[in-house]
Amino acid sequence: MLSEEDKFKEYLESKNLKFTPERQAILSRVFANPKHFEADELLVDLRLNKLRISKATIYRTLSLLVKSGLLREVIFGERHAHYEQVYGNEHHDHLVCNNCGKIIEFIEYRIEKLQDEVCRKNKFEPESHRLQIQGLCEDCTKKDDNKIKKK
Amino acid sequence: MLSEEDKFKEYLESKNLKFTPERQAILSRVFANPKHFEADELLVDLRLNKLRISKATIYRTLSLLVKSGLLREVIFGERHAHYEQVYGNEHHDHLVCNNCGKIIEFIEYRIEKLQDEVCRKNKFEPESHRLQIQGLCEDCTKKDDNKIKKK
DNA sequence: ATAGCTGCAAACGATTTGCACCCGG
DNA sequence: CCGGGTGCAAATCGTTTGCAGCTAT
Repeated sequence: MLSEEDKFKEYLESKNLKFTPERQAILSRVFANPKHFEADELLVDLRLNKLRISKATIYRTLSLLVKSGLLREVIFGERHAHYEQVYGNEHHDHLVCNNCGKIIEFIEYRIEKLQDEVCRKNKFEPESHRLQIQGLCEDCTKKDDNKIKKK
Repeated sequence: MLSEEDKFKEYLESKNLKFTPERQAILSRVFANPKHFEADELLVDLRLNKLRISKATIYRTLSLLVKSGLLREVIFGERHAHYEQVYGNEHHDHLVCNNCGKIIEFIEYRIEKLQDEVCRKNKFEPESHRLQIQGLCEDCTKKDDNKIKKK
């Protein structure tokens, strides 16, 4: 399998776009540790690593990373996007704790299979899907009588 | 089963809130025809029915309708919310066409059951979930060679 | 009477864009 | 060399809020 960088270069070339130092820096920080993140967190992470890149460029590059298939947007229901790596990772879905915000990933092939079946029945050609279950994680179920704190 | 209006009144009373003409008007238009809509469309629909209600009030009321369990937010991945009725409707999920925007609803109990199983395995207490599959609907698959038009 | 409402306009917050200058291929 | 890239600041756009004057209960 190609490295993330090669995969990205491949995409950029195919679109006649350039592999700039800014894009290189963003790519490397995004793949430095595998975790969900949002645009602002990436900005902070870059700053911590002495990389001053403008917000505009961050947004423009994230969009390219999504188009190239290296990232995907996840966890909506807030008014800003979250991202996670896709390249080289198995597809998974999310349990999102409404109290502490914890995110548990899970893989369930039988659900995927049923989704395919639904698509077939509706003659629908799937490209991607997104399943998330909101609720309370184990820890938060225990302190259930606490008020739900809004982040 | 209570009417939507009674259900809403019940909720408002329980929270010491008032059933105003504006809230009544919004409620009735929202339940006038069962379809997905967004805040702006509701505003237009109200205007067409000679009901001048400010955007602020619309947003405030939609939020109450969601809290009262009469509506839910669906179809994210855009930067604005869509709503649909829940009260009296069976839970369902969505196929969203990336080309024409058409939305097909489906109900698949086996998926719901597997979700419960996933939650049990993770000791997670589910409150709600959201599943959507993006892709191309039957019609758009046929004219597949057309460029994807961005709305 | 008095919480709670409403409309208006200003504030917000994430994201996008216009622009003048810069640089990778 | 030149088409695409970058930072900056201003612009968008859906949504939220402060405020002053209303109104349901």
